[in-house]
Amino acid sequence: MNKEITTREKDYSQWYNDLVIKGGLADYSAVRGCMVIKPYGFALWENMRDELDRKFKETGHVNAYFPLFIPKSFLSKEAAHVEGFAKECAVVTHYRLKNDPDGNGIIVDPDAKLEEELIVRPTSETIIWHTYKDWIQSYRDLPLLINQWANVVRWEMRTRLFLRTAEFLWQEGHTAHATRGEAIEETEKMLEVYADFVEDFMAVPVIKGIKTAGERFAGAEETYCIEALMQDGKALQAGTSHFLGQNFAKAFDVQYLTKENKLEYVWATSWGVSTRLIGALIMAHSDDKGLILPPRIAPFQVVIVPVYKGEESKVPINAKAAALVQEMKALGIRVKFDDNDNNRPGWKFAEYELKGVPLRIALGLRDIENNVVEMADRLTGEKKSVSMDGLGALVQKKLSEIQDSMFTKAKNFRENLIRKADTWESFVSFLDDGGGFISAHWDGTTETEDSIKDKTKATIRCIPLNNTMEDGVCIFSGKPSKQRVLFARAY
RNA sequence: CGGGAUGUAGCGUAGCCCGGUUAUCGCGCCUGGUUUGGGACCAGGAGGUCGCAAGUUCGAAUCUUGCCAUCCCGACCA
Repeated sequence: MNKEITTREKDYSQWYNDLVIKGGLADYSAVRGCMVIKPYGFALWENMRDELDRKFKETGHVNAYFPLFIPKSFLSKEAAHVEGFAKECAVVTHYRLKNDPDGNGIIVDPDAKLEEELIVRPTSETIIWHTYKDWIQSYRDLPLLINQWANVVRWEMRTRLFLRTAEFLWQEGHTAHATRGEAIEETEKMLEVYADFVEDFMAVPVIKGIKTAGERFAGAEETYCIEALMQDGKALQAGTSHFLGQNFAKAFDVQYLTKENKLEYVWATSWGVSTRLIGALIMAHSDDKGLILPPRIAPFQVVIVPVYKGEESKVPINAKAAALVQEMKALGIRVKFDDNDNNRPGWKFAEYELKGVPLRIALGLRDIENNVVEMADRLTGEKKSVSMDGLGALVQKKLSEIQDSMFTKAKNFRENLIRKADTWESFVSFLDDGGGFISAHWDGTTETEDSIKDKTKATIRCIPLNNTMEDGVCIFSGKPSKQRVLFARAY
C-alpha cells in the first residue's frame, strides 16, 4: 500500500519523513525549505501551544505581537547577536514589482529599492528591545514579562520537516528585570516550565542544563537548555532559555530609574520553543507502524470505528456510538467517531495507528449484543473486549496509563543511553554503538570542544544543572577537569 | 558554497544504454454496483508541456549542450 512506512531499521531519516507526511502532520511546500502544517499537525501544535500559553500566563506573562520586519540597523546593534544570525537572514530590499519591459512576466522594480533593507526576523530581540526602550523608564515598569507567538525565518542550508525549516512557528518570551538575580531566576523558571511541559504533556524526558560558551545563544550571557534523546541515539535541543545580562539593554539603551533615583540598565531574558518540539515528539515515541501521540496533547485521544454488517446494522451501531461519544465528551475526552463509509474498518485501523491515536474502539453488532467494545492500545498494540458500562471512566484511566507508560518507556530508553566514558576509546565506541548521552570529563576549553566535534561530530549538549563536582581528566586533552559534561551527536 | 545523485500523471515507477505507431505499471482520483471484525472486489472512466531551452535527426522521454529544480553527504543551525 502507498501508506506503508519505511522502518527505522532500514532508513531512520526516511522513517521520520514518512511519519510526518503519511501521518498527516505536514508536508514540504512549494517554497524551498518551508513546510505546510496540515490540519492534523496544526491541531497537535494548538494543543501544545494552548498548554504552554496557560503556563506562561500562570507565571505572570502576557502576550503581545511585534513586527515581522526588522530594520537592518537594529540587528547590528548587538555585536554577538548579529554575528550569530547574519548568515541565515532573509532580506527585503524592494517594495514593488512591475511588468518586465521585455515581456518576460514580472520583475522587481529597480526604482523601488528600500533605503534601509528590512530583515525578516530570525528572532525578535532587537525589535523588541528597541520597543522596550520606550516602555521602560522606572523600576515601577519592571519586571516586563512579555511573550509572543510568531513565525520566524532562518535561511538554513539544509532543512528537515519540523526539525529545521526555513520558516517555523514558535513562541519567544522577552523579559526585562531590575536585577541580575531576578533575571536569572526568570531564566531558570522558564526552563522549568519547558521541562515540565515536555515531560508531563509530551512524555519526553529531558535533561536540564547550561550550554558551553561555544553553543551559547548569540548575545546571551548564559544559555539554559533542555535536551531530549531520540530513538536513533541522537540528542535534540528541545527548548532554550537565555540570560541576556545587560547586553541588549546596553545595545538599545534601555535604562530605568531605581527607587534611589539612580539610572541603571535593565537585565534581560529570552526563551523559546518551536514547532521543533513536534519533531522531538515524533522521534521519541513513534514506531514502525506510525506515530504514537501522547494522550494529553493528541488531537484525538480516542477514535471509534464502527463495524457495519449490512445497511440495517448502521442504526443501532450509530446510536450506540453516539451515546459513547456523548459520555466521553462529558468527561472531557477528545473523541472522534469515524463513520465515513468510504473506508472499511481495516483501513481505518491502520490509518489511526499511522496517525498515532492513543486508543481505538471498534464497535459492531456482535459487541452490542454482548454489551462490550473492542479497545486497542496504540502503544502496546494490545486489543481486548471491555464492557460498555462505565466505558468513559475506563478510557480516562487508560489514557492516563498510556501517558505514563510512554514517559516511562522513553525514560528507560534514555537512561540506558547515558553512559560514562573515561577513555577516548570508550567515548568513541559509545558514539558508534547506540549513541546517546556520554558523560565525560572536559577541560573547559572551546578548542577541545571543537576538536572533539571535528573528530566525532559529537558536541557538548549541556552541563547538567546540579551537576556533581568530581575531579578527573579531560577525555580528549588529558588536562584536569572538575566535572563531567554530556556529549552527544545531535540534530 | 564543495562532492554525489535524480527529474516521466497527485504519489511511487517502467521505458533511456541500443532514437521509430496511441509512453508502462501500481496506488490514489471519478462513475456504478457488491461489500465492511486488520489497508475490499468487479466493471467503466478521467488525468501527461516525459524539469526547461536549444541542437543533432525524416523522427527525441531516449543522443548532445546549456540552464533550472530537488534530494543525499559536508560546511551552517533551534
